[in-house]
Amino acid sequence: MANIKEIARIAGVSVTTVSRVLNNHPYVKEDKRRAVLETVERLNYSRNINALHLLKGRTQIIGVILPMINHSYFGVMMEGIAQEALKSGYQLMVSQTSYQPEEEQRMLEMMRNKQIDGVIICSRSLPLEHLEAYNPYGPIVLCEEIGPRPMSSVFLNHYQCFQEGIRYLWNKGHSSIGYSISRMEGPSSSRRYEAYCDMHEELGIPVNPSWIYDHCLDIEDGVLLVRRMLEQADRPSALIVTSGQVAAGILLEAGRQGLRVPEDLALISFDNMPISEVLGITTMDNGIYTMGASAMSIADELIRGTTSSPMTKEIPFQLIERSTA
Amino acid sequence: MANIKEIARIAGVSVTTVSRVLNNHPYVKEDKRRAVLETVERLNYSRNINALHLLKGRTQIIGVILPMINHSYFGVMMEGIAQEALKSGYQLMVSQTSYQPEEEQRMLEMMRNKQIDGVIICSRSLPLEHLEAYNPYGPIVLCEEIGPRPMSSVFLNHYQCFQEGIRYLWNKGHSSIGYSISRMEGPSSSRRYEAYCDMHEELGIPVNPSWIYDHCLDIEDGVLLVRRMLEQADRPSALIVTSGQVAAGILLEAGRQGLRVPEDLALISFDNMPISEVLGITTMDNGIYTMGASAMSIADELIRGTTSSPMTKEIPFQLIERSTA
DNA sequence: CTGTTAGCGCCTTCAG
DNA sequence: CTGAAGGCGCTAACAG
Repeated sequence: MANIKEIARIAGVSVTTVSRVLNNHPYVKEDKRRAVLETVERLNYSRNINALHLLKGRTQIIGVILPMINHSYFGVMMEGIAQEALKSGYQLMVSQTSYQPEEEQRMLEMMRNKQIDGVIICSRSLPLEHLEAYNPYGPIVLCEEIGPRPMSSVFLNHYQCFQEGIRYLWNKGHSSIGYSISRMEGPSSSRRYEAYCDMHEELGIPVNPSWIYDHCLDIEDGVLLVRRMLEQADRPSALIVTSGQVAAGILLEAGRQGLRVPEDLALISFDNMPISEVLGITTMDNGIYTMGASAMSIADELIRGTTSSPMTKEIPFQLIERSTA
Repeated sequence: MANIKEIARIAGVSVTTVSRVLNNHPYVKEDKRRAVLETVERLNYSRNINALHLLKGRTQIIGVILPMINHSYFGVMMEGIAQEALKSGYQLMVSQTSYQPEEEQRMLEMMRNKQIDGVIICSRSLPLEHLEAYNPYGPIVLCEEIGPRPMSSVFLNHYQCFQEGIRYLWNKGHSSIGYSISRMEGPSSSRRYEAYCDMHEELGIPVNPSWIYDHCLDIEDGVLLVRRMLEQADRPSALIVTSGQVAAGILLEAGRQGLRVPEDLALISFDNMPISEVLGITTMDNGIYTMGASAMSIADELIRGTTSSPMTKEIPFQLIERSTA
């Protein structure tokens, strides 16, 4: 309610002095400082942050674009982002896009409007060229490999990661290998598909497209995957799946249908959730928490101007052997 | 970059005219309008929203306080909030608090600072009295029953809901009934505990505190619950659990341990997630999506001043019979 | 050490 | 139909 002018009037000083006290500047006589503080207290004054935003041209808010928040993959990534944001003093503005381009655009526009200082894109559907147009307005950090583009990115080498998964299964004696993904169109999915094909060529085994299961995100999708699979005449003996949740769903339904894991069906999951550890699921830890944290810290550096050119960071992955493969 | 003054200068009109065009006011000659629009286009102008925020004293942003985002219960609630926010033109600022009071407070302070117009509290650890102090700064909508307090709330009758669950199990022949919760201290947990005790008294069966399983949120917790339970000499024959995820975890581990559901262990879950449907889990649909949506719409009404006094809304629940109880 | 003053970018009376 | 001017609340030179 009250503003700085009123505080000044009542405390019998100038607005500058009030501002100085509020911002802990030195050179304010102790009695004036106390008078100000007391008035602030008495009037229950609180400063209007919007005035600051306008004045500074910055808001200390980062926008986060992700398709869905209610999914462990992005949930964990968010956790990493949030953790780092807290450390470096940013607020987060999250937009759950469901992959709707208009929603992604809306957040980008917020950056143009100076409502947010930068954007982290966990997953997108807008084309890269389109994003680039927003480059002048603030840093854009993508969580994917984007090649030689003038934007920052934090990424996992999906190709290598997937290759290693397949090789591991092959070494365990599997030659009928399938996998699940969350959506066919995503950039990481195509990278995986390449790895899948290349590895099969290298190992001299045929690729079977009907062993690629789309739309797998959560437990229920794992359950449904098993049901789908059991209807197939020709079935894979091993699967690489999208997440610990999906793996759990598979395990659950496999149990009900009398499929033994890993004897009848081997499983590698692609993240390292608590559930994977509890259930002993062999996992490719793809460091998504780190990915989120790195994205945020890059955004911070870019905003603070420590670095001006786009930054790139590859996140390491690691296979954790447990008992499902 | 460019501001309204520059547009005015270049287009050869006054700032007022520019503002009028930008806000679709009538009474602007067509040629001036066009000149402005063209300049806006050419300079790639975009207005600074912070100036508006300052001027209007409102931001069209709602703060959402929730302990964790990466959990289906709050995920679904968020979905409801987000859906409604989109409809009424609000942005959302989410704070993942992990139940840390300082984080909750931080968001409340943002309201005081005029950074957000209102707050929706999905779950909290700050005491109600404390929240009330922020009443003058904007509407606070809680997602719980708060009794006669000057704040708005959307809630489920946990007592009745739980009672009905127990009665259902009792009618199915169970007299050893346990349940899981997410955290012992929460207000809804105490309501459930009351219902649990009262029902047991009514039915003349003894209460067994060791059948109350704390910290159950996700699949892995369901798995661990079964392991914990199997170590107990005296075991419940039926469980009411926190979520579809927990139920799935129980089902999974029960299968591995040779426990049949519902013969050896009956199950009711407390929400209605996709997983519950896919797995045929008997569920108490507690309408959390609706809860989120209602909370947002109440916040909107309060902000727009349609209503000034706090509002209260009870969300209905409904038992969905499937095959686990 | 302290106060005056000029904006940050925009909208909105109030006079033409 | 259009423009000048004031002000939203705050900070940061710039003078004392």
